[in-house]
Amino acid sequence: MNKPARGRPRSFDAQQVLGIVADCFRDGGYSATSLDEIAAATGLNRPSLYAAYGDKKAMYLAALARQHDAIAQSFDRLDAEALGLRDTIAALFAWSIASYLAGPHGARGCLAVGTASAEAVRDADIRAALDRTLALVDTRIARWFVRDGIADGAGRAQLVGAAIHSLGVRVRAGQPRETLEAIAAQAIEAIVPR
Amino acid sequence: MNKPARGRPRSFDAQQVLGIVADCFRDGGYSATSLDEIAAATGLNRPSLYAAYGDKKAMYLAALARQHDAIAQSFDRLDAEALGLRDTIAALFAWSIASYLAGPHGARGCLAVGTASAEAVRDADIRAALDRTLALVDTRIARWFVRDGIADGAGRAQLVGAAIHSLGVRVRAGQPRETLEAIAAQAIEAIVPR
DNA sequence: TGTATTTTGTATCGTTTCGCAGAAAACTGA
DNA sequence: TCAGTTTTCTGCGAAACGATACAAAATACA
Repeated sequence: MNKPARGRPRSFDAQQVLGIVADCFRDGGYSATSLDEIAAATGLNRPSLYAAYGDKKAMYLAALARQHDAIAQSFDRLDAEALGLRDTIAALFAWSIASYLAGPHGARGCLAVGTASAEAVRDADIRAALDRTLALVDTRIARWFVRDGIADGAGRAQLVGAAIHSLGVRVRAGQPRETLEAIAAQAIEAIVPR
Repeated sequence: MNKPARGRPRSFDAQQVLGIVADCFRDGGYSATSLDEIAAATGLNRPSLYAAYGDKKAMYLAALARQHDAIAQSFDRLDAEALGLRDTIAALFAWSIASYLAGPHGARGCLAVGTASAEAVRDADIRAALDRTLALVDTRIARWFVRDGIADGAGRAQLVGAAIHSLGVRVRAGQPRETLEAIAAQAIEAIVPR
């Protein structure tokens, strides 16, 4: 599987460290997060970071890609649980809120919605990565509505996605868990047919 | 009204220039927008900007406050039109989409949702300003539902607000006008009782 | 044991950034 | 015309930032 590696072995796991990098960017956003900060948080030196991921933007894009994959895996898990439509979407909201409130430094929301939005206008690569993740969420939710034969599943899925985007923004504005949970419950009531 | 002013008069209108400043921040976000950029866009020198608004963060907070006031005025206008509930909310969406797509450099979305989110976690002042604007939108929309005696007006208003937040994010991800309009129409259908 | 290869740590380079000092300019009032 | 006041402009400085060069360290292979 993995070749024994030729020279001096890495002292860290690149995937695990990428999680720390993502948390740094999630805290401060792309521009306001310095490599010194990332180096301090990961315990690595900058040359090690550069060797592992490339420059700062490549690190950020890698963090976005990592989040994208994590979201896809969460959808896979939800699919595997094979709950009813309402329960599935309730579980999606519960997972979203839990992950938005989790992390080493408290409530931080969503890396893509919360930080990529700010850079997306000027940077085409970040914009594409953001849109790709938004589309992933829309289409995976839409499958559930379509599977149940509900009219305009794609449109309803976009509304569920919209509620999730809003949760990501509201968390960063400091709104409390109860507010988020109430919005999720309201969204299910309004969007998902009984 | 205005005293004749004592010394050398300002060569610019502070409110008008603040609009240009806001557009700069809306493009690049807070951290990634330099004062040199703002100086170039406004045609002013940095010392003039500092004298008029204070430091960079004060400029940004002033831009957020300006947007806050503009939003409040738009709600006032919508109130004055005294349309029915559905038409009022449709007009709110139409105004939101129009302003998100407008501007000197094309589609840029919402200053607060699109750029303040990124800084809100680290900066308590920006976080407070963001939450204040989110709350303004929620409460002004809620009034309409309550006025019509609709059950759980505050909750429904938060869903309308959520749809607007999502439009602000999607614009910055590059999604086209048709998508935004379709989401707005779907939101009205799902959230506003007939 | 020795050579090739890769990572690590130190130290630094050049650029960009924010913010300000100080002199010149423009205006009011006497 | 002249003194007082505020703005504008040129230039600067200190700090932070991204990125890299180079030597030491650690491993595989022969």
